[in-house]
Amino acid sequence: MNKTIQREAILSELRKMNTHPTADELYAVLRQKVPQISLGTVYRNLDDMARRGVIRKLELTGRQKRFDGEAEPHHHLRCRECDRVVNLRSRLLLKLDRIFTEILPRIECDGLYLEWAGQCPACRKLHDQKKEEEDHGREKTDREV
Amino acid sequence: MNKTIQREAILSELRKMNTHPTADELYAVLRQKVPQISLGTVYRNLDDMARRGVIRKLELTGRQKRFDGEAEPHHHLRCRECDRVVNLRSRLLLKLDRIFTEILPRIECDGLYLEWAGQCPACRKLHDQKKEEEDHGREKTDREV
DNA sequence: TTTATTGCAAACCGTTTGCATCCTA
DNA sequence: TAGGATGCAAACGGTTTGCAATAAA
Repeated sequence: MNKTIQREAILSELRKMNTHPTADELYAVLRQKVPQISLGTVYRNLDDMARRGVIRKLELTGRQKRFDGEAEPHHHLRCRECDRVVNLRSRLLLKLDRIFTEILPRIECDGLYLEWAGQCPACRKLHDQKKEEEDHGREKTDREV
Repeated sequence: MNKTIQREAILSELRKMNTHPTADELYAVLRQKVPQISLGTVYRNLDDMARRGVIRKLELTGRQKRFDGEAEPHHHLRCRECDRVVNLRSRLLLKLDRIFTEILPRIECDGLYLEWAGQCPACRKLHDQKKEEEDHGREKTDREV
């Protein structure tokens, strides 16, 4: 595994993004830094790095695979509206992970793939705004978050 | 949604199978009963029925989608060796489902996709046999399950 | 007779691959 | 200078779609 400009750019750009990009989204960004890079190279390197555990390939719901520069396991939410994937962090989920660790051997499994479903913060905000506009007749109220 | 021979055959054949077939696996079986059926029809109907909640589309790991005649949620194990998907039932998993129900609203999610990973019973058996053959020099022992 | 559904084949789209060229060690 | 990595373009495989023909209500 030689050191190449392409390989380094792929990893560093992916690490800068927190959007869990698809291969072609990452490719679009990369072309601005390494114009001659090809999509094949992006795919080859992403696969390699995922196999080595340097990055993570998210292959759950949806037609396109998504890639995550953060290799340590953590939870993801897929937005039902815009299909974006965002990270989820919560004490509840840490607790859940402990339960998984306990259950896995007892049901003779060695791993699991899990994806949460719902609304991402951006879509939630949009939705809330829209609702507020619809309520324009009534008096405006502050909203708790 | 008219009643057609194709639609009925698709549902009834899927319900007979416990293998969570891919569209083309189901298509192969269907052609023996309804020779003129086309793959497009199979896809269209599977999608329809999944959207109506009559069956379930499993869209997690793996390139091909798999379909499940049983619509009620239950747990699946994907075999790391043969890629088969088998059902998992266990009191532990019922307990886990209760935890999910409790957690979901608290992390503002409305659903989840979960797939367990491991070895299916068939591959495990094969593996055990192979191991036993390798141990042919030693005395044979009964094995607990 | 109107509308839904089918079969067929082509299109689609994300991903993989073969190969000649180029680069890195 | 040998082996690995790249760019390009074609192939691949699963799925979707347009359309004319057919079947159901």
